[in-house]
Amino acid sequence: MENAFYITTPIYYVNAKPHLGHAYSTMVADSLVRLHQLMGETAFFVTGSDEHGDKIVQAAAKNQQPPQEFVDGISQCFQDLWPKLGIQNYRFARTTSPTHQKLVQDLLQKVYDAGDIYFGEFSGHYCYGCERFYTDKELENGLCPQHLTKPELITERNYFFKMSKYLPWIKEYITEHHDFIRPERYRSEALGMLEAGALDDLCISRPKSRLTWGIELPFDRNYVCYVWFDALLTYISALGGPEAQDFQRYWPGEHLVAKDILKPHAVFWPAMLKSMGLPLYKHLNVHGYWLVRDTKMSKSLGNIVDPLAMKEQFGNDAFRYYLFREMHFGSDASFNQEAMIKRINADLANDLGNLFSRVLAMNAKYFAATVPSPNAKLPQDTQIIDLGLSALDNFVQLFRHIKFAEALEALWQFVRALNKYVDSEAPWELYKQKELERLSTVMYVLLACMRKVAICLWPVMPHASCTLLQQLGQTASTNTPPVPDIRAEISCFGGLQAGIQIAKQSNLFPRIEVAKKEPREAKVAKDTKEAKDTKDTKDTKDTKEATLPNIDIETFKTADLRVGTIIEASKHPNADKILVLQIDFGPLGQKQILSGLANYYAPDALVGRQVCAILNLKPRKIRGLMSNGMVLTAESNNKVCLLMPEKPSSNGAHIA
RNA sequence: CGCGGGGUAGAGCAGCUCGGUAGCUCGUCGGGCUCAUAACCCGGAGGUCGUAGGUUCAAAUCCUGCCCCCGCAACCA
Repeated sequence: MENAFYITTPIYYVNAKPHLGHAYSTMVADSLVRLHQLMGETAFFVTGSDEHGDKIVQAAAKNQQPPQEFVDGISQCFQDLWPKLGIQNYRFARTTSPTHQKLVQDLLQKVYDAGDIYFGEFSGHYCYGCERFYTDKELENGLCPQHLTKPELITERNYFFKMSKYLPWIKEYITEHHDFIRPERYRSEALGMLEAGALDDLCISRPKSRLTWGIELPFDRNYVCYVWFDALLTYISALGGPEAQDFQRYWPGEHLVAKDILKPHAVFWPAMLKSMGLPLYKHLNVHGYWLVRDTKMSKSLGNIVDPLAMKEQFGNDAFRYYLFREMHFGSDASFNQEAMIKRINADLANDLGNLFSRVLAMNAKYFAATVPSPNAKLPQDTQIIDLGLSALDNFVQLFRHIKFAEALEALWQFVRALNKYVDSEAPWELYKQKELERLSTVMYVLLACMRKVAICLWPVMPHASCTLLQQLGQTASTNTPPVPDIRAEISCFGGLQAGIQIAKQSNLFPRIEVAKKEPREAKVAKDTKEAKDTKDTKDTKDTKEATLPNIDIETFKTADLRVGTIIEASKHPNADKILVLQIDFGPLGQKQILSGLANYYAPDALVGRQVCAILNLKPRKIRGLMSNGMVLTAESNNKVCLLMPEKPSSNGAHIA
């Protein structure tokens, strides 16, 4: 069937709970599916969970659960999340499902029979603590970076996929097909990987002595499948396998990934497909990261953005809109609430929401909330209509070519033009002058244009789209496209039936008022629970700093805070951001403290300075060197500065 | 060291493929309107396009060198 659209998100690795990045990928897949439905195609996407491997076993052990129970739990978190984010039209695939496991074995056997898998030897530095191999580059002074022990050089026999055989072909394919990997930057990066010649055959197995949590190789029961032939094949097993009807219908499809898994999708997967004799996917669509405070989101930094919290605070549609509008697909983008509020107010409240509000209110007053019949059009009417039709066309073209921010910008040019049209035609003036014939035309043009805008919004903001369409007297639902084919809407004006009853008012996107300064009492009334709630998602604004619960003086006194003088400062040999400080604490002697100051201070500039430090922190090793305390700093505007006594003090002086 | 991305108005970004008027949103200043959600509409101010060269009639755009930032990458104790 020709009009079928299929896309996949990554099969998320379930060693942790879902965050903004997962949500973004999945929302993008959802919206692309919706767009294609809007173009009259049958469309759906696959998402799921990748549940095998070392890390899962480790995470499960840490949680004191058997692997299956552990992955059931996390996988459920993902499955539960999507409906809450307005996501639908998908199939959820699990790598632990029996059908998937069966298919993996069938296809592995096929590749094995074709002679593309061989049994080979592999030797490397193995750390028993980590239960993994390290490359020379990863080792620090020949030691495991985690355990600081010397890894053992062991030799292991494993199964390898003859990927190198396909590399020249892949390179040629990518070179010749310019939008196979898109945007362009990732195509160059993929070509760079292939250029480097660093790629070899792919190790696809693990001996059961080392890992049992995986799919058994069909040709050797002593081994399980490792990662690639397991996870990537989900894209096919979710369709029921190469023989299935869905596969005939939907494959080849599209893939959607974040930049971290470019290599497996750009190189490994095409090689595997080629070897299995299956057609290549159509496009690999690669997006960037959402950064928080200009750095990557990570658990250790505690800056994970929880999508559900955003939904609850701002509404799912507004949240989605912000994500689509803010990120230029492919580049990294910064997530911050202040920008989100600005964006929501400017675009959704002031431009779109207010347009609906003012037009519906006028129409209620002038025509008792029924759609008037248009009369002869003036040049300015034709102009706005033409502008609208080309905006719609641009929107659809840009959106399907994954330029979401640009697509929305194109649509908003139309929204702003409609506001301008209201001003220049001044319906209130026509009403006063009793020019009802002209007034009818103006109001009809506005309402009909607004309907088209609302239709376009369906892929991005399904609920808002429905509500707006219902206000315009249309039937609409979040899971069925509002029109059979949007291209019919682009080709001609109209589509709104005169005489029907529509809403008297609209207030879909109220402005978010940002309290400049909270009244003191209200702030005090906020208990620590709320501080905790907002902690994960708050931005860097000082005004929204979370407060910590009170502690008593005795607790404070348990910290051994002292003044000391820096005797020596040098860069950490193995860490760019860290300085190694030797600090004199007088009667307490000299101590080595490591601090992440390298970006802010030159080592030489620090020698002789007095600093404040806490000494009774548990000593910790950082990249191989011991740190016996922590230097106190103040952080503002992403800059760090040292705290020092206002007057020179004796080394070892107490701080209280 | 390497590979990749980036440096354009106070902030955030587009434009670069294919050289020819420096563009968008927010902010800011002034004006208009009164239908609307203190919103909307119009106008102004504000930019050596990181830097030094080169090619060209013409460079943000192409070429070369350099500086700075970020990611790949288990480092802000």
